[in-house]
Amino acid sequence: MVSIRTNVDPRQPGGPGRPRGFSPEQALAGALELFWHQGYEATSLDDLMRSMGLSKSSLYACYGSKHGVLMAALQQYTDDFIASVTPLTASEPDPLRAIDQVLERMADVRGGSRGCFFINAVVELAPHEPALAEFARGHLARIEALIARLLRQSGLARRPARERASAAMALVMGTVMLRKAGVPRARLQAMLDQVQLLTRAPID
Amino acid sequence: MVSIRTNVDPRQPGGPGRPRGFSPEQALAGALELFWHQGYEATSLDDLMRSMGLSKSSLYACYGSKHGVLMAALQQYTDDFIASVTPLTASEPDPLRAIDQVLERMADVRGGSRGCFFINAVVELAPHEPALAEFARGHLARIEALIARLLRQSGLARRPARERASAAMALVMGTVMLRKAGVPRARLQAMLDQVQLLTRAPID
DNA sequence: TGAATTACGGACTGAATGGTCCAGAATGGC
DNA sequence: GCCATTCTGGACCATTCAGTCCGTAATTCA
Repeated sequence: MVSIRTNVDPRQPGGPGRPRGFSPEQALAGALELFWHQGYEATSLDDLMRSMGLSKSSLYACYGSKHGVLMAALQQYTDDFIASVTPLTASEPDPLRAIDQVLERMADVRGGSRGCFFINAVVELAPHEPALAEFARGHLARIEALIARLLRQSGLARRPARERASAAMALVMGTVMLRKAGVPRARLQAMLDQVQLLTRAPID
Repeated sequence: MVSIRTNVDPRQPGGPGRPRGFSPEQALAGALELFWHQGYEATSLDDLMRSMGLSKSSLYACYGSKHGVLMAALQQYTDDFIASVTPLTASEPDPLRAIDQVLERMADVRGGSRGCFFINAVVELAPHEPALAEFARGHLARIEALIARLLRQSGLARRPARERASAAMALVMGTVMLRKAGVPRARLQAMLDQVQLLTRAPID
């Protein structure tokens, strides 16, 4: 699992010196909001400072750069997603229904036309940033593995399970992108319903 | 069909005045290349002038703005795609195999990690630009209709045909995005192979 | 050839960019 | 209370941004 280094915790809480006047996580939430809406390039440092409630020097001391803020926000976003989706796999006894819930959560991404922050970041930046691309592949692999495991629990062999899991994920991500073009909710739902052809088809 | 207005042809070829020293289409091809690689915001006017081989005043006289260049490039890109994919539906007698070819062409998008210019533009700009979003929906609808028609030709009823066509398109677009994260070719192909579950499944 | 029209290069603009730096304030340990 | 340490606001920086404008060159038509 690829992690991202920042100076979010550069000192001991009991150490000397003036303590931080802000919560790094909370500031990151503000940055996430902005990056999510506007994208990376379209977001200026002034916007960022305002939405994070930080002065420029605090921002740089904590995150190193505008890019560092983005990576930290991305880390927080993906961690939150995994954390929110993992318990679903335990609470739902039917593995196929558990998959439905996981995919539904992926597809939803808290409504609106801003789509999914992870996807946005990959599309805008991954081709030029190997580190971000590698991080993204790690996140994708975790989701794939989670779905594939559920598919195997439902009785599917190892072989088609992984491929079908990936395909289901790709389908959902496709619909997330279509939402950004304003495709109506009902049409998106109709596409998402077709995922069952992937998860429930016999091996033929 | 939504179209995009520019001054690409502001005069008659036989009219008075000095004729253009460049081909608007060829210049647009240079712009497309750059936007495709870097995205809209990350591309500066200087980059653009260089890759289009145009001076700033010629660029503005012809396309109105940086944004005008993007829209014209997008129009050309989508037109090219439709033009390249339409004949496939006529030359291949088996409609299901025709769909395979259309989707393959969508998924390929001339290799590399830059993905699909249309998708890139939608993800980066559509949420903030209703005109672009509307144009995008029009393009998507054309592709959907094309695939759905082939599905009906293969004997599928109208009802599931459209939904399955949309879902297949979404799946392919999802894999295009995954390519930007550097997911290996073989994995992408394995996902794309699953499309057949959508196009060839019985109505159940 | 002269008039009308258009294309073009490049100087110019004001604003905004990401990032650095420093002086002073705040804090904890002793 | 004093010192070391750290935080923070804002001044400052060179660069770059998208876009405007004008003088000149090129071309066609009459």
